[in-house]
Amino acid sequence: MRKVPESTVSRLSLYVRLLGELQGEGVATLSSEELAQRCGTTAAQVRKDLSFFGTFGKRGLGYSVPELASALRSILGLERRWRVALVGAGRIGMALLGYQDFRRQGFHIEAAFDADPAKVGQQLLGVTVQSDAAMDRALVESAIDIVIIATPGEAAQRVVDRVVAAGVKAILNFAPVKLHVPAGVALKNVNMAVELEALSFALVNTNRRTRRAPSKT
Amino acid sequence: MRKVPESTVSRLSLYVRLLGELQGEGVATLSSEELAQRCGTTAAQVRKDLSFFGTFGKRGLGYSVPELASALRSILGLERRWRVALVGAGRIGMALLGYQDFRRQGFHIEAAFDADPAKVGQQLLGVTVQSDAAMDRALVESAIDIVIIATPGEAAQRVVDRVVAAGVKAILNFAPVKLHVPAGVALKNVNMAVELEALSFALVNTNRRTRRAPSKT
DNA sequence: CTAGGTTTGTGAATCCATTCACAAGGCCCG
DNA sequence: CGGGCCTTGTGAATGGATTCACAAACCTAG
Repeated sequence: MRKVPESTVSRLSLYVRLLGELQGEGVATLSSEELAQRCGTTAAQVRKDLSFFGTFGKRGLGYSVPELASALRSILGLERRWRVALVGAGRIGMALLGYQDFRRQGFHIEAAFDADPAKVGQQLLGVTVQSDAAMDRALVESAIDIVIIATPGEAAQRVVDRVVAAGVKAILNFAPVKLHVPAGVALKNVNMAVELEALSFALVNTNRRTRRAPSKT
Repeated sequence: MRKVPESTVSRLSLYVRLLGELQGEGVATLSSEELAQRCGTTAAQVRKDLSFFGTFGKRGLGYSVPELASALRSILGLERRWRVALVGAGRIGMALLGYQDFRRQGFHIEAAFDADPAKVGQQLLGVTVQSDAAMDRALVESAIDIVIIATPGEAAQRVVDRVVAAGVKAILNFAPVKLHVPAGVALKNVNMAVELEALSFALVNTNRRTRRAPSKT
């Protein structure tokens, strides 16, 4: 298998989600063109993305919705149940803990940790926040696959080092810092501040171009 | 000014954040190499990024931390105060509303809306959740610059259309769907599900390569 | 069973971002 | 004041991802 671009993987997620909806609606078949339009890309891109993994369509006809959905779920590893742990039970952490959609996709948050003793013992949807000190052992014992970092920025790298030492191979980082992990550990970032600042940049730029009137007096 | 890649803008955000910290620590100067290492990129990349906007360093010496910080803040439009509204006051919405870091960066959430009457009237940090029906007028009257969409996926596109109609030019989307906006409106997505699924993909792939023992027994 | 109309799968071409490599510029020390 | 050392800024080269374009495959209808 050739090396798969990250952007392709992201798009596969979108495809899967759409296909799931269509499957619910009983749609039997769709073309790369339709799939592309509904996911905000091009037909050629869709076909190229899929071509990394095999051939799924019928020429002249398109793709079978249930078949493609199932194939993509398998490629992305979504048939499996993933054991997830959350580190940092602040506002974001607790919001994630309550976010039922993850569970529906097979990502089960099974443990949560926080360094603040006041947070320890809090409970949400069956998960009790444990002390930071308990983390290293618990990660191993619960065979955690994925750790979500939702700590303050200062604490994040230290947590990551411990998480990696515990053998975890995938980390999702919400802290607004760039983290370093050894090769073989997958790291993804969700950085809301970066996105907001990109919007800010876009606003000051398009204003310059479109010369909009100042918003008030 | 040449066209600036989006990836450059994202990195500028990281640079600004780091420079702010260094400025707090009283660091006077740093090289592209140092900046690069601390932000997980390369020196050449840093210099290329900056070169889109002008020349900020002194050869042989590096960059003045306060000067570069200030220049980048200006480029990103972070000196300005942005008026932000939140649509959808569920778990994620409320978490964002409570997230003080945004305000510190100049992004002030000044209004919140939700279609659920039970949510209307809830209050957090001085912002009261208003009814969905009040949104269209309030966006205009409060001169909102940026709208954060934190609704369920099904509702998101309809909300976006109304937001665009109200003249808002920048949208940050947390709903797990691909949204369509007309040209001239900036749209950024934060899609946690996509990132999690990318991790899932990485796990099933590296497992195949590294042939790790099954996690139990 | 053949012709016409579709749509896929994929090399080739294009476009865009990153990396390289080096001349130009600036500081420091003697 | 001049030589050595360091770091920037930037064209050129590289490397990846996207788009193009078309042959191959499949369906339907007659």
